[in-house]
Amino acid sequence: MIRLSKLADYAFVILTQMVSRHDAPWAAGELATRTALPGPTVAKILKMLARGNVVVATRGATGGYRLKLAAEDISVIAIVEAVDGPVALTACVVSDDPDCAARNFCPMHQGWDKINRAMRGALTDVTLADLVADVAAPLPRKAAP
Amino acid sequence: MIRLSKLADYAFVILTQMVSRHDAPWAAGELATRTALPGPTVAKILKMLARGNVVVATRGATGGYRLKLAAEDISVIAIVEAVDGPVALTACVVSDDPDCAARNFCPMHQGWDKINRAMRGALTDVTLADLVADVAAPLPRKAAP
DNA sequence: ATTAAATGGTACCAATCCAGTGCCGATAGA
DNA sequence: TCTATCGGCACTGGATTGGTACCATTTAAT
Repeated sequence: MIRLSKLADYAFVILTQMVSRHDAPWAAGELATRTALPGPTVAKILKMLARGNVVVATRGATGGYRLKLAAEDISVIAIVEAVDGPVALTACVVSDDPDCAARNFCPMHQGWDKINRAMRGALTDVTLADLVADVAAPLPRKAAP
Repeated sequence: MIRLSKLADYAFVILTQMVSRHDAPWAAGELATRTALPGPTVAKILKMLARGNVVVATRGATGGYRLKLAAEDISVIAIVEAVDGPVALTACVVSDDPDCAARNFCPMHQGWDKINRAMRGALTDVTLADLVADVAAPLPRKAAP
């Protein structure tokens, strides 16, 4: 299974919570309580999201974190890249890794580029708002029990 | 970085080698020598590919592995799924995981489904032949030094 | 000015996951 | 019958990552 890291998973839980209030910043501890996630871990993720320009931080007392943009303007790829780093299925495509030339059969870049582009495109098209909307509206998967 | 496992990476190296001969099966040891990969690891990967119906095995002396289909009929997703399991960015989308219902904010399936579909589509569109072609033709990335 | 509450950064520990190996049984040709 | 090959486990070592702790910095309130 190709999956997101746990931290990225948590990031979506945290951000989904943050969407529910805009007027005041969220303290890390507050979000930890609301999401039932470990406090230090939440703090760590928020730091990553701040570095990735997904949220903005206000320091000092009464400070905290706020979404930098509206939920519909935050793409999933921005979130994933902030936490997990560049999105690509192969390492050598990202930058001009000098090691790459040494690896056997590595010049398969073209095909992988196509794959990576499609993947990035998919992550770019979906926004945080899309995910939150699904949470708000109960799923039509099955009739409610 | 979201990346393929090493084993999946190796699988492409091995399969690329296999494309170069069709008349006789490849013994696992032979492929290990040609690819300069550890023998037992190559054997392990070939077993996975056989279980995933990417290659067919012939047992007994003079046996070995053959591609099940022509290179242009083997999609990248078949290879990746044989080695790494189902392709999806989130665990709970794959099957009806009972744990899923318990996780906070998990019902974000719809948005993730869109992402997962796009990802699977990209992997389905590219074939082993596409990757091999890139190996055969030198890259036009830079003028040869 | 001082204190309290919050983020920023770094370093460190622990646990999980995965690559890699080895073994034994099954199969098929010589 | 013997040998070479695949099939399926189970086991181990190491790398990655999740999680924690600590201290510096910033800012509002007292």
